[in-house]
Amino acid sequence: MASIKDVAAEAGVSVATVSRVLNDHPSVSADARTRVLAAVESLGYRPNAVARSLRTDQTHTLGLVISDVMNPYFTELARSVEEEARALGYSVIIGNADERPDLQDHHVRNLLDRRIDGLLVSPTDGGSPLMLDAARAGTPMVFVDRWIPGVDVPVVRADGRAAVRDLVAHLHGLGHRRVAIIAGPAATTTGRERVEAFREALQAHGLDLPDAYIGQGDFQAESGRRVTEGFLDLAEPPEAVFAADNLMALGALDAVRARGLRVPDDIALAAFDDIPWFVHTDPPVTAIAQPTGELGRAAVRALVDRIEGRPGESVTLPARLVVRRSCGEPYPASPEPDSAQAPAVQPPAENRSHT
Amino acid sequence: MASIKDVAAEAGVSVATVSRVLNDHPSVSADARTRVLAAVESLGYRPNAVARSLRTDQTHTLGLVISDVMNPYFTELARSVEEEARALGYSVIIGNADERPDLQDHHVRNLLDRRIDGLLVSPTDGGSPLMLDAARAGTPMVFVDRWIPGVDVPVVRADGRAAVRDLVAHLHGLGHRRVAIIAGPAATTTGRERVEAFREALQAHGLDLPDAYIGQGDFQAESGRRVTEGFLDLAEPPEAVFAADNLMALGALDAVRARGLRVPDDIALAAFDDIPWFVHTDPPVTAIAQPTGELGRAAVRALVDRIEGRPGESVTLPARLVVRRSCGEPYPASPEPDSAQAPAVQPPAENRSHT
DNA sequence: CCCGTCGATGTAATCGATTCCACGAGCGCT
DNA sequence: AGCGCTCGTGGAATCGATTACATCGACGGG
Repeated sequence: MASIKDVAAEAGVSVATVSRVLNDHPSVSADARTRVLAAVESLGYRPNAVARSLRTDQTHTLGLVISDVMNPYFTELARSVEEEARALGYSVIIGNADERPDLQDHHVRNLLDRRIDGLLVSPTDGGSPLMLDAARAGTPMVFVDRWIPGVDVPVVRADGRAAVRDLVAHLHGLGHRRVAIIAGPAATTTGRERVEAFREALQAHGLDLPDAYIGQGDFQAESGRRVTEGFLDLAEPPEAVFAADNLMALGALDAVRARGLRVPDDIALAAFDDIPWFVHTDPPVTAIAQPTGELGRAAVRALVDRIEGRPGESVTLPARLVVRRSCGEPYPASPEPDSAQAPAVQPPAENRSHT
Repeated sequence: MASIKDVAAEAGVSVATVSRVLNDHPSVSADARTRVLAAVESLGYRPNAVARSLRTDQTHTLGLVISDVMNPYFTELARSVEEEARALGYSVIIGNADERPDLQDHHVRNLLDRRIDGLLVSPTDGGSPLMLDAARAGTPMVFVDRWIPGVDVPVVRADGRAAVRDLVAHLHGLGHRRVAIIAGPAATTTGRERVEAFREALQAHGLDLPDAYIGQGDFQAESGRRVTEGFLDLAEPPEAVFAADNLMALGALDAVRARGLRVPDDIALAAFDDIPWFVHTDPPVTAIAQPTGELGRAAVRALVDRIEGRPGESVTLPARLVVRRSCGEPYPASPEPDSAQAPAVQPPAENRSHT
C-alpha cells in the first residue's frame, strides 16, 4: 500500500508538502498542490489512519458499549448513535456486553487500548474499577439509558415516571388490582427505577406491590418466561404483569401461551420499550415508548461536546405510553393509535430519516 | 496516559526489555520481568494499540459491513461474528450500509483506512470499484449471505432452494394457486436467487409466476407494504405472498391489516429469514430459517484463515422451512413446531451459547 | 588460559503520518 | 540599496510501540 513517501517521490516534493496538501494547509503553491493531488490519484493513495492517530493522538472514533445488541431498543440506539456520529465526523465501534459485566469490561478495555476519543456506555452493572478509573482519569464519557450514580459523567436518558403513572392509571381503569412487575437487575438504574416508579404510581391508586409480585429478571427473554411462570404458579396470580423491557415481555408472552392462557383475557401484559413488532404481536402490546433516536443523537452530541472541550450536558427526555390491546379493551373514546393511516411499521414517536 | 518509556524508567530497564516482557519473549531474566510487571501494575500501563498496529502492520480487527442492522437477521449475524472473532483474538468494527451503496462505500473506505486485517461483507449492490479493487489488491475478504459474482472471494451463505421448494409444496398443499413474491433488489444475489428458486419450485407444480406477481422491494419494511398494496389492488390479487425477507413481511402484514383483511383467511403470507418475533405475531408467520449463527461463525473462520495465510473456504449451509399458521392451517399430522415444550423465544435451529 | 557461545540487555532504526523550525527567494518600504 | 516580511518548502523530531543488531559478562571446552 502506497505511503506518503511514495506520493512525495511521485510528485517530486517532500512529505511535509504532501501532508500540507492533504490537510489543506494554506501555504502551498497551486503548482505543488496539483502535482501532489495528481500523484495521490495515480497511486490510489489513502492516508494511514493508524499513523495519523499515533501522531495526532486522536482517532475520531467513539466507543459505544451497550448491554445487548439483540434487544431492538439497543439496536435502534446504536443505529442513531452511528448516524449522528457520522454526521459529526466520527465513526463508532460498538461493543456488545450481552448484560455480562465481564464482557462489558472486555470491551471497555479494548476500546481504551485503541485510544478512542470518547466512550458512550449503557452500564450493565455498578461499574468496574476499570470504567470508574477511566472516568476519573478524564476519558470523555457519557452514559446513555442507564447510568452509574456518583460518577461525574453526563447522563442522557428517558424519564419514564409519567408514562408509568399513565400505565398504572390505564391498568386501574380497566379494573386490574393485583399487578406485578418483572424487574430488571437491581445493579442497573433502569432496573431499579422502573420498579420504584411503578410502586409509587400504584400507591397513588391505593394499590400495593407485594414482594411476591416483584420478579427478578435480567432484561433477557428467558428470565421473563421464568418469572412469569412463577407468577402463574402463585395461589393468587396477578391480573396484570408489567415487564421492565421488551425481551422479558416476549418471554412472558411465551410463558402465558405455554400454559394455554390468553392475553389479555387471562392476564394483562405491558412492557417498557416500544418496538415495531409490538404492533403485530398477538395481541398488540401496550408499551412505554422511549424517544430512542433522539436519545442516541443527544448522547453523541454531549460526548462530542466533551471531546472538543465544550461542557456536554445531561439530557432527560420524556417517555410516553402507547396503549394497544394487551391490557384489555382500550378506552372506547381513544382511537387505536396504530391504525391504518399511520404506518405501524415505525414506532409512532420516531421520525426516521430513511426507510 | 503512561507509555512504555514511563514503565521502563520506573522499572529501571530499557524499553526493549519492557516490550520483551509484554510479548513474553524468552530471554528476559526473572528479576527484570518482575520489576517490569510491578511497574506496569503501579502505573496502570496499557500498551497503545495504535502504536503497536503501526509497527506490526496488524490491527487484529475485522471489518463487517452489513446491509441493515435494524434487520434482526443481520443483528444476529453481527452478534455471532463478534463472538467468534473474539474467541479467535480479533475484534470487530461494524459498518451499517442501510441498503445504500454510498453508505456501504463510506464504511469500506473507513475500514480500509483503519487498516483492518480483513473484511466481511454482505454487499448491498454489485460492488463499487473501491471494494473490487480492495479484493483484487489482496485485502483478505469474505462475503457473507450475499455475494458478488465473478470476484475471487470465498462466500459463506445459506442455500434456500430446498426450503423454498418445501414452502411451495406447503402452499400448493393448502390449495393456493395464485402466488406472488415480494422480491429483494435485483442488484443483490439473495434478491435474485429467491425469485429464481421460487419460480422454479412453482414450475415443478405446474404453476406460473407472472410479472404482475413479482413486486420489487428493497428489503425494507416500507417496500413490503407498498408492494403488498399493489398486489391487493390487482383485479385478481394473489392468494399467497412470499416476502424475500422478514422486514418486507412485516410491511406486508401492515398493508393487509390496513385493508381490514386477515392473514391467512384473506391472503397467505410467508417470509424468508425466521426471527423470534414471528412466533408471536398475529398470526405466527411461516418462514424459512437460516442457520444464522453458524453462518457468522463460519465466515469469521474463513476470513481468519485467509488472514493467517491458510486457504479459507466457501461454505454453504442449508436453510429450512418452519411452518406456522400464516399460510393456512398446518398439516393436521405435523405438530405446531413452536409448542410449549420448546422455548419459542429462540429460532428453533439455533443453539445459542448464552441466554 | 583463551576463545567461542549463549543469555540478558541496551541502542537505535523503523512504521507513516504531522508539525516545528530553518532557510531562501521575492517583494515592499524607506 | 538594504532591511524585514511573507510565502513556499524541506529537514528532522516526534508519537509509542517492535525488533535487528551490538555489547557484555559468564561459562565451558580444549
